[in-house]
Amino acid sequence: MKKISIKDVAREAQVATGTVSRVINDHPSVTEEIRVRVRRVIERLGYEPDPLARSMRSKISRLIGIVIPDLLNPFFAELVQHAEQAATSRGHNVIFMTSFDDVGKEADRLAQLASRKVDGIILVPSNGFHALKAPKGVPMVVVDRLLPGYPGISADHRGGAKLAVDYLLKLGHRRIGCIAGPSNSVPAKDRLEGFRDALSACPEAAKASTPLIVEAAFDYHSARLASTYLLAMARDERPTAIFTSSDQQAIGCIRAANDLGIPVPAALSIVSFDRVQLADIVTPRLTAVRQPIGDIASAAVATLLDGLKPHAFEAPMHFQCELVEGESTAPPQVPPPLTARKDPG
Amino acid sequence: MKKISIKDVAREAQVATGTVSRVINDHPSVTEEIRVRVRRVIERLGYEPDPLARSMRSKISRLIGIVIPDLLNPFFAELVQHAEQAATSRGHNVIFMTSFDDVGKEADRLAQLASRKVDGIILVPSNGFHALKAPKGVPMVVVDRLLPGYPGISADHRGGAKLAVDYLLKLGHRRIGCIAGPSNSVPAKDRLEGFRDALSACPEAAKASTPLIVEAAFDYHSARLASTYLLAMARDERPTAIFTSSDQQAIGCIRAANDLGIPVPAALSIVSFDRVQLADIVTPRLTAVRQPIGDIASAAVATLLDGLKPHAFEAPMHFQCELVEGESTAPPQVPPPLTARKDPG
DNA sequence: TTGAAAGCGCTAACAT
DNA sequence: ATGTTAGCGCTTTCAA
Repeated sequence: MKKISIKDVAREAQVATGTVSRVINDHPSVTEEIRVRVRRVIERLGYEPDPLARSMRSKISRLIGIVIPDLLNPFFAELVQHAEQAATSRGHNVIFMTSFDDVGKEADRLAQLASRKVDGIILVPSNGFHALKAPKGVPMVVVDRLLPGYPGISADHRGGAKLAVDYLLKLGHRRIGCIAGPSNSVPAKDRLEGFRDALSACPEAAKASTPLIVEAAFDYHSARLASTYLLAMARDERPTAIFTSSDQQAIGCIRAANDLGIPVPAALSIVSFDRVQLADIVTPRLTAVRQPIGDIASAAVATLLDGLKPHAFEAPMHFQCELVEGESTAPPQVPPPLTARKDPG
Repeated sequence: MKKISIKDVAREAQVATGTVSRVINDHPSVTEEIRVRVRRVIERLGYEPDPLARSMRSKISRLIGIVIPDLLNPFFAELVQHAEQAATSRGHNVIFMTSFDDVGKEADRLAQLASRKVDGIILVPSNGFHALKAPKGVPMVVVDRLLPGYPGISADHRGGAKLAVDYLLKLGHRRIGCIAGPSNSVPAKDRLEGFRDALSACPEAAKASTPLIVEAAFDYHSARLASTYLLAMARDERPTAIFTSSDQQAIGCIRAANDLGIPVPAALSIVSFDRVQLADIVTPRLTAVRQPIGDIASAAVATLLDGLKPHAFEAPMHFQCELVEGESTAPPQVPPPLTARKDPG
């Protein structure tokens, strides 16, 4: 049994192939009568248009590409999942690619997508400041790690971080540490800005906290190390709370505290950024700032498929974050008496 | 500037388009001289063959599809990542789709992939026993949750589970609980078999442990509930160790133990299945049986692209698992004196 | 409104 | 070994 084509339909329905094509594409200029007749034949024959042939002619592939650094990062996994949903609901499929945070691989992937004539590309760029050469002729939207010169969509990292630190201040914390993300990462820098924004409203906290900022990669191990450094300080110097730039960092931070015998949240509060699923299953559950990943993904897909013009992107699109309370935060402990007391480490 | 096509190359190189095509496809019957000349022109013009036109003629799309139930499950995320790597290294791209464990969506996705003429499909089927209607004409390999009648690739769930329980037995545990996966899941059933296999070598343990098998979904919350049930038993009845069917379950189990004041691993050892990245960042780090996800993904891609014939699959392909020691296991506590002792709960 | 026909860019069969 | 040419299945002018 051979694959049935538009010709078979045309023959059976006694019309020209062009007419069948018009019916398929809901072209307005087709009589109701003919439309029905053709539809019936399509139904009867079980005809399905060939996407390949279609896009070859029409230059529309109903395919979008998504390139991320690493799917093992749960934040990106959620992003991809949501993007796929959004694309599917609009009749598109998703080509998924990983750049492993490598500029060369990234460029290669983008070129591949361009040659496949995808209708749009969602890119989470690899870290570092590189001259991104976007394939021309394909709409592209940059997500999360914004890049100057390209339409960008991300959470309001700065505002979100401020939210987190405001919360700690409200609880009464004044010595607040910060595990900042890598300095070559745009979101990391934005979150650090937010951290500073919050402190600027409280000179006392600002003074005490500014020396407590350390840089680490976004992962568990770097953060664990960095936290150990912060927490090894004398009790009256070390932070009573820490803001981390990712959930995974927070988990590393908790581990460091555990290992030093510092109870969380009793003696150390932690607020993190992202609030992926992970945050809800660790002990203690993380108090964290949630990025609206679903909204970001939908907006990215919509931008691509609705063909918004670049001029609409003089400023990147930012989505607000939201603080989700978990079990990793509490008011600061009252200072212990200076007499004997179990001292960790 | 117009897109350059094979014709432009042919003209510039003073050859026929057919010859250019042969050069592109490394067809043997081309003189070295002409090959070089054509290559040079291709280089100079920056010509790139159009994948669409190519696959339209050749019926080869250099695209493979992967359909999984849920990307938020880190096991599937790792699988997708590895599959993408394997496919890319062989010159293919990956269309990614989610079925959300819904049979209808799954069928729909498979049909879409078929109509896109992908060169192969990797499917992790949704749970439950449904008559899977695979699109014909497209090679498909079923991964992880094997399905009768289709070429299948998975870890040796049964052997892996046995590994886990053998380890617990060797540590001296005799009352070993089991958080089994959902009974409509093939891997869950296999792992439960492996659990029983291990016990069958030790009648004492078998007798004590058989009543300690409970069923739960693969996720954190279900397992937390199920574990609470197991751990609420009297101290001399409750398990001294638990085997869980996933890492997420293990984390739920640890949480349940924590909440009941049962220290892990001092009073309760836990071994889990999967050993995704997650297992290494929770406290305590999980002792777990690692599935060789990379091998599974590579094998799946290879099977598809090397066009192995179905008869090679009378039996599914199984990969062995490996036990990775973490911090969640220890020998059983010596039984406490029957006199007063802090009793949790 | 509909039909006829020219391609989209490439590969493969056939011819030389 | 290379050239020629007929499509792949569809969309889209251009006519009617």
